[in-house]
Amino acid sequence: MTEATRRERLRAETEREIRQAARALLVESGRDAVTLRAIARKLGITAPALYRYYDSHDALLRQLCDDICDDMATALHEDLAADPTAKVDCKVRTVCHAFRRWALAHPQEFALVFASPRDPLGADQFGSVFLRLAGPLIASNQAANHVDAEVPSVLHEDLVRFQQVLAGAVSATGVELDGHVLNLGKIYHVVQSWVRLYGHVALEVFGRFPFAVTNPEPMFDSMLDQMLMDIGFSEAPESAGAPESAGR
Amino acid sequence: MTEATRRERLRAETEREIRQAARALLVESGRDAVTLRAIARKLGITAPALYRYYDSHDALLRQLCDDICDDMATALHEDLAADPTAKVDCKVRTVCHAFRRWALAHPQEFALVFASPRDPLGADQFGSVFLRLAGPLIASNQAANHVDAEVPSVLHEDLVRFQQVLAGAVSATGVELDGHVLNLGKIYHVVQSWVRLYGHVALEVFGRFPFAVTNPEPMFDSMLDQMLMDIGFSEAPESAGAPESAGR
DNA sequence: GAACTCTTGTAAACACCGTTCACTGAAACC
DNA sequence: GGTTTCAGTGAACGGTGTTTACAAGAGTTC
Repeated sequence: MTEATRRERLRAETEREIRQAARALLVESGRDAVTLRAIARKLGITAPALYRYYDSHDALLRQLCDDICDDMATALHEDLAADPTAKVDCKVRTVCHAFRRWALAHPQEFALVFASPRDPLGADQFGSVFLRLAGPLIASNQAANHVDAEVPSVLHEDLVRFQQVLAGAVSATGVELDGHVLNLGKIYHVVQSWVRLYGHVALEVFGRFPFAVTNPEPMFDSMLDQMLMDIGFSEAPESAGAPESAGR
Repeated sequence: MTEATRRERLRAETEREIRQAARALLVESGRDAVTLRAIARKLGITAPALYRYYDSHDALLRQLCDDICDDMATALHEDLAADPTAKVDCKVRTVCHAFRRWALAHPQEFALVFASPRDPLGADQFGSVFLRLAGPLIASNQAANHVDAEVPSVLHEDLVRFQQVLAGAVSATGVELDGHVLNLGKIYHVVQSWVRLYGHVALEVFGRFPFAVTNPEPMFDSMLDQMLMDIGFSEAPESAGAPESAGR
């Protein structure tokens, strides 16, 4: 079984240490501190040795991005697995909260993976991670009644492609859905939800709300309530910042 | 009148050239290319000379951020001034489109100003620039009927502060509004709109939609329509990607 | 066991970076 | 005319990514 030779084991161990050191530097001191020489220093080796493991500084950062996304995926899955019997709308709420919590707890990672314009770093990793989880949940909501006609026809082609991705993610979980439930209108709302969710989380992580928000959580909850209503889940159940009686 | 001495004029001119060179480097080759030595090279001087103008590389980047925001503000104002007689909902639409267009045309600038976690760079410059323009427009919509009760009470305090900022921006334009129109419910929807607008634009600029979008414009238009409806503007007038009749 | 290759590391060097410091020379001031 | 002010220089320091030539151990082959 363990056909890894001694050399292979050592190499794997060193690579693990490299990733670990890079991650620690990122978390402690930000992106600019993730230096080949700093990593090498942590391992007690010299910088050029790292070229035996990665082609360039850039390649190492790319690997770091992948690791980060894997970690986030794990975190989201764990939060979701905590209550497997929950109703689907609760699950959506859970995974949205989990995304926000993870981002706030890992601002440097979030910034690294997300915010570099169009370069190969990150591509769309967060979107993929999150939507492969939340997308099927949202889309599987039998109650919602969005129809394809709401969607601008120009978008049909793109959405159909995304529909296939989501369908794959759904069937990977073992659940079976007929194509009727996973219609284009719903897919479209999944994307719209991602826009709002990402907008809020990015603004919060980067501290870029247009005014000082002393406690952004109720704002997030409120946005989430609205979002869930918009995508066809019934009236929001649990609500943190309870609004005082309706009326208009 | 021209009490600027010869030396002062030369200094001002050099500083202008520094900013110009920095901006050119950013646009051509990205944030990492904006180095003191590269700037100095463009001006035909040596790097230490730049310390006569800026305390550090960081201070220079901060100045660059300010310049960028000023430019964006100018661009938005110009787009809005093109049709001063337009109805308020058209103006909102115009300024939202202008924000997207500017961001897409200046991805490096957008990334620099926006995407650095919490550091003093940028603070919330884009939000300020945009919302000082669009906020009053949205908030001045007499037709909308949001009430404070919709807003989670925890947010009242923060929103009141933002309300004052917007009120200041409104009165700066000469228009008079009674407090009734600029109520908290509307302020809240202004913020929610900013979340969606920013979410879409950032995802598009950074190329981070969860699937390949061949033409994001109709998606933006569609989001904008929905957003304007949500904040109480009547049915969207102009609509790019006409949906084919209702039915399912 | 000797000879060989393959792999992992080193040391030195290159070009670049931000920053500091002692300095020059010209403009501005009295 | 003498003095001060100040933009700009050149050299230096410690940092960076990357390349190159080289050493030394691990694994393999005969």
